[in-house]
Amino acid sequence: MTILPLKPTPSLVEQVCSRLARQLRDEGDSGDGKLPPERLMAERLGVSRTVLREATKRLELQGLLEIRHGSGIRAVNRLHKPLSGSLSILLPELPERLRQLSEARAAIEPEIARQAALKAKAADVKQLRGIHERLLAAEAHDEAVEADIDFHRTLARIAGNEILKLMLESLADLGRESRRVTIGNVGRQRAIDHHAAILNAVAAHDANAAAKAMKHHMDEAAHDLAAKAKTKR
Amino acid sequence: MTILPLKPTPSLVEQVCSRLARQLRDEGDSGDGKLPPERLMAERLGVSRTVLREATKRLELQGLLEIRHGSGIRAVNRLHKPLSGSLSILLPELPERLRQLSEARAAIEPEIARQAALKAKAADVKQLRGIHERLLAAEAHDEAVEADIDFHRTLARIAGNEILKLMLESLADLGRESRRVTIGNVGRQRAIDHHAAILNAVAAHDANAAAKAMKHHMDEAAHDLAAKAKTKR
DNA sequence: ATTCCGTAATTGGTATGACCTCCTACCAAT
DNA sequence: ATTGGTAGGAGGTCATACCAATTACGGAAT
Repeated sequence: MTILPLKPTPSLVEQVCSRLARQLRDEGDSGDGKLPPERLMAERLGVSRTVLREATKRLELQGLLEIRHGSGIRAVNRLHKPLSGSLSILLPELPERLRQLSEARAAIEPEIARQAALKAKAADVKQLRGIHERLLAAEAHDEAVEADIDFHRTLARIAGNEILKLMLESLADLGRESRRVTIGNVGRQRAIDHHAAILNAVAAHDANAAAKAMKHHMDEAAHDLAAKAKTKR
Repeated sequence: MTILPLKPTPSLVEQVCSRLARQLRDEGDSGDGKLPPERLMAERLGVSRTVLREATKRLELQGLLEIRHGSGIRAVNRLHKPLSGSLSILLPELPERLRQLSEARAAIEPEIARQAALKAKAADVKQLRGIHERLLAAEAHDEAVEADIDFHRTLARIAGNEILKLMLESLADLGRESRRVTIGNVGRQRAIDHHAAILNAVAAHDANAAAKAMKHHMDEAAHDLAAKAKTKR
């Protein structure tokens, strides 16, 4: 006879995790997203505070919760860069990591641009234009960087693929440093030109042109990065 | 006078996390990877067992550790799909998720193939051939699926980009279902042809051809998937 | 001597309760 | 109205005890 599989009892922490996660997803954005204090939640769930804490810690790592000392626990709608933690462990430090980073971005950004071109509504194009204006008008370095990040993030939203968007967010978190280089005094004008080309392609719903323009943007950024690394040496 | 910002102290859990992570990374695969029991580790680090536990739990989630009740804690080399947890929460269920999934794979797989073609050594090509043979010889459905997954995973290793590899692993975890479709009785011969084309391009170090072949592979898989979804309806 | 089984030791899992640190809001003094 | 202090709430850490799963060891049966 074949023996019964006999459910492998999930640990309490896992049970609490999945239950909270499900509840969070179902609840959605209704309410302020504030959760009861740990002690109360633990009591309601019928587990110790220890378990409840390990569960919330885990959900925080996955980007579902935001735990702030002194304040409390809040649900946060958008997932947070689940890759960045693993990556900072995986790759020792800067030189090689930046190279792989730009390679990864070069893979997904063109696809995002392509999908965005296919799906962009008039309002989306308008929003992109607004962000582009901000880049043109930016005086401080940081403003330009933020506008650049916003541009890419918005494209990801328009593309309507949560997975690609999540990946991009994860990479952007690690990539601010490299972008500081790209948008530097040297490359800023080029970045503006590239963005304009992408913008036009998206506005025209020309998917191939958008992907190509974005690819070009990525390649030049990678080139600048390599050059920078060389002069540094 | 301007007041100094005074660095924000990272929490104890974070400190323990990064310290353990660094030590694990430095140690590498030397030794059996077995760690001291929780109580001992906590004492050595000078923290409570609670903190030590929250830290190990976190590292386990990131795939650096394996915690087994009664046995102990062991280091495990390969990181685990940090995306899958977030995604299963993020996207309710199958139909739309599979579409986004194949879109994401279509973005990164060609880039992996491209890099693999550039960097493949003779031994790498040989290994790929071996895996391809397994796909040809596979009789059971599961064997074919596993060989397919292995093919892509090996390409990722050859490409030498940890970030892309990590992303692929994350997606593959969620994609077994869709691949069961792709490698089904219908698409199996095509999958073999595609793999052969990719293999040849990699062996010839023809990056563009490899990327193109992989793109084609992805597009057809997506097409099959869409067709399957339609008949299901 | 080998195999099998039960018991004990090891080790992670959970539960409490206490104390510390940080954040917020409220209130009083200026 | 602004400033500064103060009390309560809430997460962070700790120490201890007990529960549960796994492994290791030793004795009994073969």
